[in-house]
Amino acid sequence: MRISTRSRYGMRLMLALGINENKKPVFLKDIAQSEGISEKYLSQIVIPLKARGVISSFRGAHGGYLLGKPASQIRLRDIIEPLEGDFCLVDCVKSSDICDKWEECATRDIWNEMSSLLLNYMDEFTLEDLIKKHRFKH
Amino acid sequence: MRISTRSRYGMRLMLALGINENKKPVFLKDIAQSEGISEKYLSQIVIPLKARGVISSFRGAHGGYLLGKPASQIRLRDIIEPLEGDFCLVDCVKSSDICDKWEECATRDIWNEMSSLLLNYMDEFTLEDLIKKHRFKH
DNA sequence: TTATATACTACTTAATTGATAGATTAAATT
DNA sequence: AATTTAATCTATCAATTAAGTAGTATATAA
Repeated sequence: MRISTRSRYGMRLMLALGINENKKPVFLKDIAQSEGISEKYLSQIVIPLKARGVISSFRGAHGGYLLGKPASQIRLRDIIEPLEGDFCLVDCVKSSDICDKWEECATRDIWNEMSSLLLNYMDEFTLEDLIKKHRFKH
Repeated sequence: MRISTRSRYGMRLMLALGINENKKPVFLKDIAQSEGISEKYLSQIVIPLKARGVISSFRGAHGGYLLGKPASQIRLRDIIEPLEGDFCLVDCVKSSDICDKWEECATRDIWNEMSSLLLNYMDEFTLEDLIKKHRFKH
């Protein structure tokens, strides 16, 4: 069970935008190059993040990307969820129509609790925390 | 990011073996039928669980399967890990040769911590706990 | 109006998932 | 000893998903 590269690249992208001291928008080309990621692939990843509001963009010459809101208001969940699709370990956590043993199933509780562990973490941890972690390492 | 059906089926299989009051081995056929899972598919899932020691088997007529050890000594990790492969959200959590920014990468810490949350849960929670949960519901 | 960079759409390739099918082996029963 | 039973082994397959490419359209600054 692995996180998709979309989420991993997306996280690195958001960190790159977050540590951008400049108020000038950053070119995707530059992030792609410095992170060693395909620019075309990154340009697809950006879309759902923009839809979620954590990224804002500017088209045309001198365009680029900025954080859509302060890093302290961006939860990891806001980054991972749009890229990973709705985040739960099994489908029956979300809807009960899939399985006729939904009510009585003890194993569902397990997957449910494990999903919650991750969701809680992603809700509490913000991009600002990630940036601090990064600065501490550098 | 979903748990594979292998793990889900494996968990239900282990619970079925766990609530088997009889000391007689259980036929895979019967579990497959009552759980609505392909017997052939289940027979593949059983192999890595047996290798891990959480299942013991008996061939031939009146054969079948039993728990390999007391349910209290079977951690969820012993069920999920053999079926899911080594359990971590990104490869760079395990080995550092994949990425040349291993040391300095702050995002890796995120995936690392999320992986640990799940592993800790799976280490603490046992099949016995799952069985209790099941009995409570029935 | 030209250069630049984002936005959109379609396609491709490889890997993984979730099975199915059939032959083989071991043990108990007849 | 022959037969039945059920686990074990090996191979294959179809569908889906993941990961990435390619090309066009659009908006904006100079």
